[in-house]
Amino acid sequence: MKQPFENFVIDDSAPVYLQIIRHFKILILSDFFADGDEIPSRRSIAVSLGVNLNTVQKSFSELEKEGIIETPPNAKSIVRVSGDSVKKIKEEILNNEITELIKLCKQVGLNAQDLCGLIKKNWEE
Amino acid sequence: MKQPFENFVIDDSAPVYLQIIRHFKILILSDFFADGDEIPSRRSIAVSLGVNLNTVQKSFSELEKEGIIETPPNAKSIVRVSGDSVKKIKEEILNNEITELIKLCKQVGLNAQDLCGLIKKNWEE
DNA sequence: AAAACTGTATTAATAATATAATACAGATAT
DNA sequence: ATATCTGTATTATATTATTAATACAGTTTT
Repeated sequence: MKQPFENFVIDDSAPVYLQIIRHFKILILSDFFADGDEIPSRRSIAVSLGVNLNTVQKSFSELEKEGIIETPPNAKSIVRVSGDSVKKIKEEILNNEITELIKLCKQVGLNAQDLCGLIKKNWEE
Repeated sequence: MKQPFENFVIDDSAPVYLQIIRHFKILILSDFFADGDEIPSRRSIAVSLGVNLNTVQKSFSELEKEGIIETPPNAKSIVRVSGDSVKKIKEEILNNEITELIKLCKQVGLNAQDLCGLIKKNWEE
C-alpha cells in the first residue's frame, strides 16, 4: 500500500490536527481512499508525520464525529463514505477555497478573466 | 474616513493577529491605503474588531518589521509603500492562494478548464 | 493648562494546541 | 501462548495565542 501521508507536508497555516483532517479528506477526493478501505494505524501515521499520537487521535475522533470513518472496537478504522458524502466533502473543501480566492480578487480589483489567466499561467509549474 | 476594518470578519482559519496583517495588506492592494496615509489608532481598530489592544499591536509591530508601516514616536502610524513593495505584497498574497488552489485541484483531479469554469460560475454570487 | 489622545511596555491570567509518558482491553500474528 | 499490534484514556508539561489591566512619555485637542 502506498503511504497515504507521504506527500503531505505540515506547515504553520493552521493547527496540525486540522491539516491532518483536511489532507485525509483530500485523500478521499483523490480516490486514494474509498468506502470500506482500512486506514493505517494512528501510531504509524503519527510516526510518518513526525507528530504525537494524541494529535492524530484528535483528528480521527473528529472524522469519526463527522461520520467519515468508522472504528470497530480495538480494530483499525475504516473509511465510510457514499457518493453523496464525497460530494459534500468536495463542496466543503473546493468551493470554500474558490469562494475565498474570488473574494480576494474582488477586493484587490482582479476580474474573472485576469484570474483565469493567472491560473493558466501558474498551472504548469 | 471610511472605516478600514468595517467589512472585515475574523474567523478561526488562522491566528487573529495574522488575519489582521493580511487584511491590512489587502487594504493596500485595493488602494484603500496609499503611501503616506495615516492609519487609525490601534485602540480604535481593537474596538471596531472586538479584539484586544495587544493583539492589534502585535499585528502592527509585524507590519513595521516588514517595512510596510512607519511610526514616529508617540504619533499615529503611516503607510509606507512603493510601487515595488505593493507588487511584492500582491504576489505574496495572490500567488500564494492561487498556487494553493492549483495544488488542491491537481490533488483531486480537476484540470485548469474545469477550475476556470467553476470560477466563472461562482463569480456572480 | 487640562483632558484626551498617541504608541509602547509590562505583568498576569486563561484557553488552545501539542508533546510526552503511560496504561488498559482486546485483536492478531508468530 | 506470547509478543505485538489495535484504539482509547489519562495526566502532566510546554508553547502559543489572546485577553486583561495598567502604566508611561509624549502629542493633540479643547
